Amino acid sequence: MRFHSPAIQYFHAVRRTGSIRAAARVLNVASSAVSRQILKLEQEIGSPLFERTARGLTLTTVGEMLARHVMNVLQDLDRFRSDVQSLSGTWHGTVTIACIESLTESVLPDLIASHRGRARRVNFTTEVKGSSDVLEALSRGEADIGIAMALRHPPDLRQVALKRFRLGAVVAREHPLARRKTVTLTQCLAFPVIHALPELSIYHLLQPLIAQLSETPEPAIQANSIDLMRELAARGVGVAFQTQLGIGRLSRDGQLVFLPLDNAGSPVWSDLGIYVRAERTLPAYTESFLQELVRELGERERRENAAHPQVA
Amino acid sequence: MRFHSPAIQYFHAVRRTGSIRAAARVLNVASSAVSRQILKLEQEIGSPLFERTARGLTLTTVGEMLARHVMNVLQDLDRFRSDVQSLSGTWHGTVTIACIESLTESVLPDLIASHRGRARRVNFTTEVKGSSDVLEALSRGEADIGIAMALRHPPDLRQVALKRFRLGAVVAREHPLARRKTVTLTQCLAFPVIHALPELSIYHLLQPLIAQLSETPEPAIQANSIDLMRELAARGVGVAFQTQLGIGRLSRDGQLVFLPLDNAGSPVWSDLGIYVRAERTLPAYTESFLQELVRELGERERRENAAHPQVA
DNA sequence: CAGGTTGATGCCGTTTCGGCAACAGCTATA
DNA sequence: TATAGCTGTTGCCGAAACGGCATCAACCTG
Repeated sequence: MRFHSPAIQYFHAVRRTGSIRAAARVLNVASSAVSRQILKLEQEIGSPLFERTARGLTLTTVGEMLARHVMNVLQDLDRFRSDVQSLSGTWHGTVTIACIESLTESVLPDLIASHRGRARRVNFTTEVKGSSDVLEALSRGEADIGIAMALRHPPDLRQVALKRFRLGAVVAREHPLARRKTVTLTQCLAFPVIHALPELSIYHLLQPLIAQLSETPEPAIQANSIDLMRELAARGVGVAFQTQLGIGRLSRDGQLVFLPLDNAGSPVWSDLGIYVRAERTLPAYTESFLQELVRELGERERRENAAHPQVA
Repeated sequence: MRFHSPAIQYFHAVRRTGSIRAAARVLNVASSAVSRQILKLEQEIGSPLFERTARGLTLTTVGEMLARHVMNVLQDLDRFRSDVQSLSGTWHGTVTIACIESLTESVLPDLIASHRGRARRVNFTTEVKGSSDVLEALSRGEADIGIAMALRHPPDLRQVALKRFRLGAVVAREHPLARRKTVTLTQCLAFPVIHALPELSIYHLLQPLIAQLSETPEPAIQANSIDLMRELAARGVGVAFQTQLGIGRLSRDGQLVFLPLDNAGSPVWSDLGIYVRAERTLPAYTESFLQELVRELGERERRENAAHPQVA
C-alpha cells in the first residue's frame, strides 16, 4: 500500500537520517536514486530543501515546511490503513509513546499490559526522555503520544489532557518524617536529601521553592534517575521528592511513605500533560489507547487527591 | 509542484466527477490511463474503491476512507504551497466560501471587497446554498469556509465560531407595525406575511413557534429567496422574517424597519455558525480571511444586540 | 433493435526510475 | 602532508511505469 510517490518517502527518510546515503541504506535503494528524487523535488518547488554540509544535509526553511506536509501525509496514511483494517475486524499497528520516567513504574506497564490483553496485535514502542525532549520527539513525528510535564507546548502539539498530582517527599518507612501526614520543605531539609539533577523536571519544580529559603544545605545525593532516587529513599539514605505516580509498588509494599509537600500552607502541584501532534488524526488503535491513558491518569489523579485532601 | 503520484489525483478527479471518462476529460489524459490507476490502487489496497454502475462510479466504504485521506493530502498540499509563497512575500490563491443567503447582502460583499483591497491576488469563489448543503459541500472538500445556521454539524467539521442574531419581523417604513419597538408573532400574523419555504432555515426557526399558536392563517406569499422576500417587504406587500444581517442596505436607507421578535417574552435567536473541515490546516490567506470573518460577525452581533437590548 | 453511454484491455512508444561506477569535495587520522 | 573514508552528484543503461490509441463487452435510452 505505497501509493505515494517515492519522492515523498525518500524525502522523509533523508530528513530523519540527515544524509542521502544513510537514507538509501534504510530504503534499500541506491543513493543515486535518492539524490535524484531530492533534486527533482527541489526543482519542482523551485527552492532548495536541504543545505548540503560536508557531513550530511540540514533542512532549509522551505524544507521544514515540506517536512511538516510530508509528516501530515504519512501519518494520515497510517490512519487510513488502520481505518481499512478495522473494517475487516482486526487491528494491528504500533503505538509509539514518548514519556517521562515517572510513568514507567506503574501507569504505563499496567496500561500496556491490559491493552495488549485485549488487542494482541497492537505493538508498543516506548521511549523515556526528559519533558522537553518528549515534546520535541512528538513534533518531529517520532512518537504518537507524549506524556510530559505540562510546560508551554509548541503550537504544533495539542494538549489532550492535563492532570495535576501533588508533589511530595518520599521516605523509607523507618524515617523520622514517616509518621507525619504532610511535610514542609524546611522539615525535609533537616535531613539528607536526594535531589534531582536539572535534566529532570522535578528539579525545576523544587528549585524556585528552595531558592526562597534562607539556608540551602548541600544535597546529599544528586541523580538523574527516578528509579535510583526511589530505591535510595527506600534504603533510608535520605528524602527524595516525587509524585506518588512514580513510587507505586514500593508504596504498596509499605517500604516507602509518600508525604505531600506543603509550601506556605498550599500544596505543590506537578502538572502532567498528555500531548499529540495537532495536525493529525490518530489511527483507531492509537486513539483507543490514548483514551485509556487519559482515563487512567484521571482516575489516579482522583484517587490521590482523595487520599491526600488539600490543606485549606 | 505536483509531487504526488498520479493515482492520488486521478482518484480525486474520479470521485468528484463520478466517472472515469469525465475525470479523464478534466485531467486531459486518456480514460485508459485513469482506469488503470484506479485499478492499481484497488489492487494495492486489496479492496474495490468504487462500485461500477452502468452510468458511472460510486464510492465504496473503503473508497470513502481513501477519499478522506486524499482530501487531507491535497488540502494540506495547498496549505504547504501557500506557506512557501508567503515566504517570498506575495500571497495568491483562491478562498472558496459556501454560505447561506443572508450573508450576501452586506457581510460578505463588504468583507471580500475590503480584503481584496489589501490582498489583490487572493481570489474568491462564493456559492450560496441551504444550511445543510453548506455543511455537505464543506465535508466533500468543495469549500474552504462554510457559514450556515448552527445545526448539529458532522464530526468532520469544526465550528470555528457561533454568533447569535435576533430574528425579527421586517416591514416597510409605512407599515402599521413599523412604529413599535418589538413585535410578537401574533401581532405579525394579523397582517399578510411573507413566509419562507422549508428549504430556507428561517422556516425551521419559525415553524415550531407558529405551530404553537391557536390559529395559523395562510401565508400571503411563500418564497425561497431572501432577496425576493426583502424586496417584497420593502414594497409593503407584507411582513417578512429575517435577522438584521440580511437587510443591511435597505435598513440603512430607511425603507425597511427591523422589529425584533418576542415569543412569550423572550427573544427568538438565529444561530449562525462558521465551519471548517476539522482535519485540516488552512492556507495562510484563507486563515487570514477567516479571522476577519469571525471578527466582523462578532462585531455585528455586538452592535445589533446593543441596538435591540434583550427584554428581561 | 440501434446509437449512445460506460469501464476494461491489448499493444506500443515515451517517460520515469533505479542500479552501477566514477567523480569532486570535504574531514579525520596516521 | 598524505591517505582513507565519508559526503552528494552525474553519465550510462536496463527495467519498470505511464499514457495514448483502438477495441471490446456491458449497459441504458431512445
